[in-house]
Amino acid sequence: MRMGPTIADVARVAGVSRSTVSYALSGKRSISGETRQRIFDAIRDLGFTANAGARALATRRTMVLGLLMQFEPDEFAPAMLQYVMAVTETARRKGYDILLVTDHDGPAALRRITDSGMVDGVVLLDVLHDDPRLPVLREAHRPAATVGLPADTEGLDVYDLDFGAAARQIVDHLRDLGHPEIVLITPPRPVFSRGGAYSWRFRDAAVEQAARRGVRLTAHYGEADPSRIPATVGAVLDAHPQATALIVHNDATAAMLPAVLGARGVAVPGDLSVISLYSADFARTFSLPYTFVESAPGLLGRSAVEALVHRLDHPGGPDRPVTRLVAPHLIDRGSTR
Amino acid sequence: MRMGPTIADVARVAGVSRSTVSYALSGKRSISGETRQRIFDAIRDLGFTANAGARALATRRTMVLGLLMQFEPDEFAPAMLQYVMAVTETARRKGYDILLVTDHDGPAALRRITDSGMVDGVVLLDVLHDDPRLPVLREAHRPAATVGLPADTEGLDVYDLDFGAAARQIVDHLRDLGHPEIVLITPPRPVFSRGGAYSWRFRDAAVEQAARRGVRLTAHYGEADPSRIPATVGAVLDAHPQATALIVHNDATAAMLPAVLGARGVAVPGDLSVISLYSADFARTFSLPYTFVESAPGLLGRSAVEALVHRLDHPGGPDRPVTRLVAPHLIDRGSTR
DNA sequence: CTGAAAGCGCTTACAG
DNA sequence: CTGAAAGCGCTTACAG
Repeated sequence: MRMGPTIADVARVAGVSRSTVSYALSGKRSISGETRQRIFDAIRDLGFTANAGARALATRRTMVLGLLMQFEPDEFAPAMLQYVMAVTETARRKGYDILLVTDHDGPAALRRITDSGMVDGVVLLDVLHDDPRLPVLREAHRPAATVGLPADTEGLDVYDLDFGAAARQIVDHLRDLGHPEIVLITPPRPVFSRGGAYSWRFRDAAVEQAARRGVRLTAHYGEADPSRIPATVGAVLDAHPQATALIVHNDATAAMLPAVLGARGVAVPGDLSVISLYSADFARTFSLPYTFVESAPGLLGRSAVEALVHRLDHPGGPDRPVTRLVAPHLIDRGSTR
Repeated sequence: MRMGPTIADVARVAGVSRSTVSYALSGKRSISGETRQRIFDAIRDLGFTANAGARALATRRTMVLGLLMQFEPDEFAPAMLQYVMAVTETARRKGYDILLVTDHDGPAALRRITDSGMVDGVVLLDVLHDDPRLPVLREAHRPAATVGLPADTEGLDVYDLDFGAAARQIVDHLRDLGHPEIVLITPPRPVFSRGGAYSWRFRDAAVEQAARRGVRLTAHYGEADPSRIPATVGAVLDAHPQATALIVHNDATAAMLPAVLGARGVAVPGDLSVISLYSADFARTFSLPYTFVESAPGLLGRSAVEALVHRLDHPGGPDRPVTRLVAPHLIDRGSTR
């Protein structure tokens, strides 16, 4: 708790002024070789590190980004982690630290960390169609990037998977293989009702594309309660004995699917073609053998941070806020036929 | 990015001095009712929030805790999340924010956030027997709490499950049911070799207790690569045809066990008794039906933060650093017989 | 190439 | 009960 050396200590030891030390540190003006040497010797000898708070006060930059997320009981937490990893990793590479905010009251938390100047900008995860954090964000006048597509993208750098295109690609893939009837398991109903737009963007596009291509497709809500997943999947399959293909747009269901289908004695793709939507990392963690569209958490998290940092590093720059929907990429693992 | 109002603005509007506003905010001296009212009216009207950096500079307290963790490829990331949730949630409840640090170079990252005064204290997750972050921590002179038991606990508040007691309880449980031969799947070998002490604390205690109780017990390393888990579990069971009980001390293996055993046609507990070590949350997320010892990430994360905050709030207090090994608690789900 | 000084926005002894 | 002023540790125009 004892304070470390300050820039004044360095200045004294090096026999220069504080400003010279500061400039040596920032490189914002040239320092004679010999002076430079004395300064850095002193820094090393004293073990000096600039105080972040004092620097932030003087520069109005904290070099910290806020990462706002919530662990919703109906979201599959393990999948969230990949966004967190991508965001923190990219931020560090760009010289920023991450303030992790998981408060249940997202708007209040956002106001707190922006108004108090704790962060230079924020990344919002899991943005809802009509996200209550966005009005707060607009008042905060801080750069922000989101993962997830809100209704109003004004002033935000927005990154998300193109869920509509993903659904169409998946339906086309199954149609081209000749499947006449398909069952879709969507995210749990609460995800729809609270405004998780990815849920209906995928489902609605799948339904439309199926109609267009002359395929029968029925959508069913996935279970929020993991223990009910086996029964629900079973019920869905029982209800559609003619269905030869299953689309899973729900991480929790996907993670359990090998066990569930195994228990039912359903062979993939012999008895049933299966295709899903998740990340390669997710597939690896749970050894999921299914053909899937990459949900790209790494790319999305990284892009969001890079856009945010670019904006922070070029304040008042000419760049308009951007909304980028990442094109889906289907990885064929042979689970469809 | 436009700065918000400062304490000087509030003082002007309320017609008082800056110090009076500050004292009204902190409550550190009494303010007359009328003055108080004018101050809080001004605060509300202006939408004032104190600047965190300036406050930190003046008070030498940032109200931020560092959370140091790493996502090791051989750790099952979903299980880490529960510690993160417990830590952030508890910190917020105590008025602290969390700086999430996942740098691969843990010691350097720790030095950076402590020397620069970004955090008041740190929580270390997944502490190794001979953790390279600890020497840095000792030089940093900042309070710290860990989850995980290092060899040298000097100066640290340490929280961990009593893995030895857990192993003994599990072996006793199986022995009391009459199982003569038991197989144990441990964490992957790299966890042992890099010093994840929980791995051998559990294994060694299990081996000893089995010997003491006259049970045959063989330990096998779990797989770091999820895709190899089914084969490895299969090989282990094949190698011990007489074994009637399986202890799983590896999250990745536990998560896949229903699918793996299902595929082999092994009924639990009919053909095989299964008992594991994980959290109730983990069991819920993956619908694991096995009897288990609670690994208590919520309790451990919460306790670590509470100890740390207590120390920060009582600097120079009389409390000696504490090492607390949480007693295991077995939840019988009927998967042993 | 370098220094003295003001300023960032708070808190807190010191005085009254 | 309240205020003027010093100080926290930096950065950066301003001057030389």
